[in-house]
Amino acid sequence: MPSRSASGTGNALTIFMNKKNPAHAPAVDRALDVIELLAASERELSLSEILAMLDIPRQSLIRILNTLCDRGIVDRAQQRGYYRPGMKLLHLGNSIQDKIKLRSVARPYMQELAQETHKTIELSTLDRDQLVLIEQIEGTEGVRLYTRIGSAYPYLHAVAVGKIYLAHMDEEKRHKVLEKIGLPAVTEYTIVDMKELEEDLSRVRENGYAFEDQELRKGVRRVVAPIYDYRNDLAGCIGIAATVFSFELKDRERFGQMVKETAARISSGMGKKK
Amino acid sequence: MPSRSASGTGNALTIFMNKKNPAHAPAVDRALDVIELLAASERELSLSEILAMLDIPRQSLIRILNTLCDRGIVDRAQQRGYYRPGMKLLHLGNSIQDKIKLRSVARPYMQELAQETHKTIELSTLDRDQLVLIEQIEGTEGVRLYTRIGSAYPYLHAVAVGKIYLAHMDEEKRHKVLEKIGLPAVTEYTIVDMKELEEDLSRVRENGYAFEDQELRKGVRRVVAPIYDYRNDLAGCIGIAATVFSFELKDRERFGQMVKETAARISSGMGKKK
DNA sequence: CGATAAAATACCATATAAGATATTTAAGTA
DNA sequence: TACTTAAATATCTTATATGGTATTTTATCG
Repeated sequence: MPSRSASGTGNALTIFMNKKNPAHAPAVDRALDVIELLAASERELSLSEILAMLDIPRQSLIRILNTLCDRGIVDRAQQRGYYRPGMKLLHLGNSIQDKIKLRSVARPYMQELAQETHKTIELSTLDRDQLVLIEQIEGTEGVRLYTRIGSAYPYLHAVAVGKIYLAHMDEEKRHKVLEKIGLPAVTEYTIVDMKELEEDLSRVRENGYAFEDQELRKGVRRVVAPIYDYRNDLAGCIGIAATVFSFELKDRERFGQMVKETAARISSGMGKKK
Repeated sequence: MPSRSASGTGNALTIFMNKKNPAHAPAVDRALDVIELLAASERELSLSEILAMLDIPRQSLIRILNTLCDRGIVDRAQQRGYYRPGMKLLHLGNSIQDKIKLRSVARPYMQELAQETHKTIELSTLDRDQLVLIEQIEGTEGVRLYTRIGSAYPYLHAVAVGKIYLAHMDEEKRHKVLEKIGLPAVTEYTIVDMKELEEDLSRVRENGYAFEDQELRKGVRRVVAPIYDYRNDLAGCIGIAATVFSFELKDRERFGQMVKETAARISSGMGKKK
């Protein structure tokens, strides 16, 4: 995944909804800025660093940090004046009911698939027009192919998971979504032609799985299959990802069948009726 | 775990630090109240329900909800006027660096232990005087012994993990901590006598693992061993938990050795030098 | 150990966000 | 289609949280 969204937290539309929404609570917006900043940062940040990056008046920032620290959202680090994300976030993050259900149902199957293939196994879903990685089991290759759990990604056309979702939308919705983001070339392999994409989507529907060949990141391939819930709604996707060295083109169909098979079993686990 | 803390989010001290801290940002406190309320609730909540539970003026609440929704922290549900935790929380929850490191290092070993024992395997740590469950692999018994990942628990004396931490503290700190919370009887088996507890802690130091016999919940036993990081600091604990039916007293030593063994390997993975 | 720099606390005037009131929109029901 | 209920938006005044400025605390370094 390209570094520009690697920080992950970024909603693609954040750029547009610039500040100062009259129907907002400004202090809360600021607090969220602080939290996201700390979450995105690899290391702990000092008061003055935060101050420099966010243009919040010193006194207000201190008040916000006090609040967040007392609530466990943010932690004061060893060194006085340094801050980092707090454990409470872990707890809150684990309260997203339905996604968590998918995760717990899927995990054992993912584990199995990982042991069979020795590849990276990914569980993803769509949330507010963004693809989100819910769970991941890293393969033996040691390459981290995706960003961290929870990161969102807006370019549906460049990812196998996105193709699954696009293939499931009715035409109207699909066009609306694609118009909003366009078909930017993430790599030189990304599909940037609408007709070509539609053809690919037909193939997805035919095969029952989606294939992604270095379209998101050079050197990385993926196959992904849809998971359905008890009402036969698309609940998420499970996929196999690997570098071109261990995932050759001839493996495509074989891996495709494997994810399909696994996805079907997870769907059963989610209560899908046959 | 008794239901009073099952909602989990509750810092044991929340009761005391009642509202209106002058050094706080009130709007942020309110927003956090909303988030925690939604996170603790099983189902989606309507505006008026939140209103009733939190005594925030209607207009202010709407502003806060608007902010949280636009930021992805909260989601508007299908039904207009209903709210639930948003996916952004998942992402933020996965940004707690060091804990996440422990988790990713430990996971494969936990998996192994789970396959060997068919019991529930738990990874926990101490954070701000509270025990926190970081990761869990549910055993075949299907009984959920602990609350969800991220929940915090203050009664160190009633849990094997807590005993590990108590055993590692110097006397002064230990007394301070225990005084603060006391030795309340969580079940009829909970150790409520100081001398008895100290004896148990000595045993923990001797054995290298802690044992918990229905002290937190009737019918449940645990063995837990400490994990150390590269500076030989206590980084967390791994444990086996099961009901008395599948975890008999005669299994204690055998399971104890197993967690010790696994904990040692995780410690190596965390960079502990021998 | 004294000097320096940064964080945390304290105080207070004022800009501003909060909250009461009223209006519009939406959903559910008869 | 009209009726009912609740949510969302809009408007405006005042209380209040904000953000200056100054002070105290804490840590670091020569």
